[in-house]
Amino acid sequence: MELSNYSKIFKALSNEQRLKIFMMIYKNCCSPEGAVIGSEFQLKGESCCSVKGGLEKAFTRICDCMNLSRSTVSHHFKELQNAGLITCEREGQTYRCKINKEVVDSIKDFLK
Amino acid sequence: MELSNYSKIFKALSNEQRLKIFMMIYKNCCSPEGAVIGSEFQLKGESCCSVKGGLEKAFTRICDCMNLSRSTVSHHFKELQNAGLITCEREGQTYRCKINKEVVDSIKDFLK
DNA sequence: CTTAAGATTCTATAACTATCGAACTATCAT
DNA sequence: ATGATAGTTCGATAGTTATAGAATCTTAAG
Repeated sequence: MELSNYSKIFKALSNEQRLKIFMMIYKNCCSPEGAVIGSEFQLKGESCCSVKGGLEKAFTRICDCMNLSRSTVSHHFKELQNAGLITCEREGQTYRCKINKEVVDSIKDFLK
Repeated sequence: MELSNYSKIFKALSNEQRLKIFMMIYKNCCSPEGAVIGSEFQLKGESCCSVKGGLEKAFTRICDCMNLSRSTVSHHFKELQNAGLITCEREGQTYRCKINKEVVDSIKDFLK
């Protein structure tokens, strides 16, 4: 991977709101098991983290528990996708997304 | 460490020029041993990487082999320092800098 | 003391980014 | 069809960032 790809990845994670979104997905905070995330990543209201249903409807839930407009959240999702960190797909009204583990691993490799 | 600290670190690495600078230090490209860095990080002219002398005069050498003004390079160094990624000190006319390994490790931990 | 070299600070500018609201598209339920 | 829900795209705006050059400060050498 080229240096510019890494800077792109880091750029995607450089905005705090976007990093928060990424961590919600990464730490699987919305997983069916209701995996707990570190308190520093806990969201206000916990409306997202306490709801069951995996990473489905991720978009809506993240809108609900962050103080951002839909268009802004949409933009952040796109940035994360452009950097290759996540992939998202819509199935009807459900928005599913998941981490691209290879890319995350490449960051760790990069810093080895 | 707080989420905002991580976004700060990622921001520091989000600029390609700055990331290049960081990698030069990180990969120890200017070490007395002349450690080789991956070709994708090789600099034009190689005037930096081929010179002996460790991380001394890092500033000047980086100015020489990157196409950036001194003030810009100074700015980038400051950003890397602010994020806690490196520490720099001047000893006379020599500018020494080194990686803050704990911070780098904390990124890896963060992505564990 | 003077000069040169190394690095910082200040100012300006052009480019980029985060954010919102409005308009739009797509899907689902009734 | 109608209305409600989910997400995207567009345009505007306020704020941030990368960069250069000029002025300044610091240290070393003559």
